[in-house]
Amino acid sequence: MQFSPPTASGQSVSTTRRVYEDLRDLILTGKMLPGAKLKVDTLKEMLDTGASPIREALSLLTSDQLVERIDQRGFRVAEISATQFREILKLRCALEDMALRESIQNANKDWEETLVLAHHRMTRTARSQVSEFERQHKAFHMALLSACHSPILQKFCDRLYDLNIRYRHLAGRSEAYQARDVSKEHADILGAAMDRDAELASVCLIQHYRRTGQFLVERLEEHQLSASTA
Amino acid sequence: MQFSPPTASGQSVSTTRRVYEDLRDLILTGKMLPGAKLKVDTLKEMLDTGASPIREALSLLTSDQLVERIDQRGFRVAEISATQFREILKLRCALEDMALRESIQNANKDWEETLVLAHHRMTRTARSQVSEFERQHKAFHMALLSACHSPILQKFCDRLYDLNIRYRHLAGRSEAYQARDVSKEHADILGAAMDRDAELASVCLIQHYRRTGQFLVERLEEHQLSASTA
DNA sequence: TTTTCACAAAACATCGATAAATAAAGACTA
DNA sequence: TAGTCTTTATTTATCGATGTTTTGTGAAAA
Repeated sequence: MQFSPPTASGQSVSTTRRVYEDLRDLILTGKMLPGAKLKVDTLKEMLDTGASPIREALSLLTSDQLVERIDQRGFRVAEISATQFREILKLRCALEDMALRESIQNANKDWEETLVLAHHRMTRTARSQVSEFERQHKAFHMALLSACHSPILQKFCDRLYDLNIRYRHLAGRSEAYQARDVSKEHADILGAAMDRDAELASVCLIQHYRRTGQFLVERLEEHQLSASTA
Repeated sequence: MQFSPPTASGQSVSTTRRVYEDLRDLILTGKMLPGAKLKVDTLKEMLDTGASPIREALSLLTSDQLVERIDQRGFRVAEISATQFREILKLRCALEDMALRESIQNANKDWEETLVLAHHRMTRTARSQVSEFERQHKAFHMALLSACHSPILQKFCDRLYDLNIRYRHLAGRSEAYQARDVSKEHADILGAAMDRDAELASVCLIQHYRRTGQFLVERLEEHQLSASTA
């Protein structure tokens, strides 16, 4: 396997960072199932590196709630549950609502431009280019919150976004999801934000999340997605 | 220096955990100043261990926002600012309000008992026993939120609590702080929570935080507390 | 057949050493 | 004297190896 090519900027990145990003990607996209054992030796081989960067990366992922560590018993991919998914959804609605309103309150030209650009890039990326689209999608959602002047809150939202996307990947693509006019939902959020209509923007955003959440809860409750039960 | 004696339960804890806790304590109590360089070699000697546990612990602290890491340039104690303090205060009020209301909504006998016990222990610990009192104080505040059925939210509150306590330590003990009847404030919060009066409990709690915050902002704005400027 | 124990294999946590990178010190030039 | 280049010294990041703990396996006893 070959991961993370050297960054375009040419700067050599630390192995730890590379490993962290690769592992996070594997977990978020569901390539590593919940509950799966993360053996240091296996990962060493897979990512072609020593034990130290692996363990450091796993420690970071632990704080992201993507990996669970049990003293003297190693690391495993964090478990999932319908209960946790509902918790994430609820928190996302509460925190992003807060951040979005503040963002709109502090709105300025720079923010508008960043936002329009992020939206444009997302719409220009084909849905078939899954990982690239996901990147742009996240960038758009984070751009919405970027003017809220609260780095910690943004960080919390970023975390929750990642936790959520993991569930989305694990649940698999649903036809119902495709049927929805997600593009219009995004456009509506953008429109409301540009109009500085905090109320409307918040409603649109939360609707957007709730709709997606709807399907996922249903799918999660029927399927049992875990490496420990497999 | 001697830290973290073997736990009472006799179980040997991993070095990483011990180091993590010791370092966190040093940072939270202000014994390590913001901006201070965290050299692995120095810490190795100080904590009497190898590089791996140190680096893993520092990685964990990075995710807690207590340590900053710069690729290829090591770790340093996270900087502080009056701006960040205000952000923390604001977030704490918002998130704990949310958690407390949910906690009260789910209130049951178990929770009541935990809460009364935590409060009792806190009042029975002399203010002179600083570190023990701090432990009980945190336990009481976390107990208030413990019935909210949202582990992630609780974790966020826990983080913010720690970030906040760091500012409290760095600002030093203020006479004005002592003058306030903090015990009464705690008792009021407890009372309202026991009465299942979410509205009142929330008001009391937020008042409690805002009052403490008031002094700290003032002190922070006059003093410049950082190792990099010293 | 099930349980318990002892042993073997695997995996974890940690150490000591080394290569790569950064920062500091000194020498040279303008 | 200030600025830049080169050399030296720290410091970081990473590897490979080792002692310990946990887990898995199979034989003996119930």
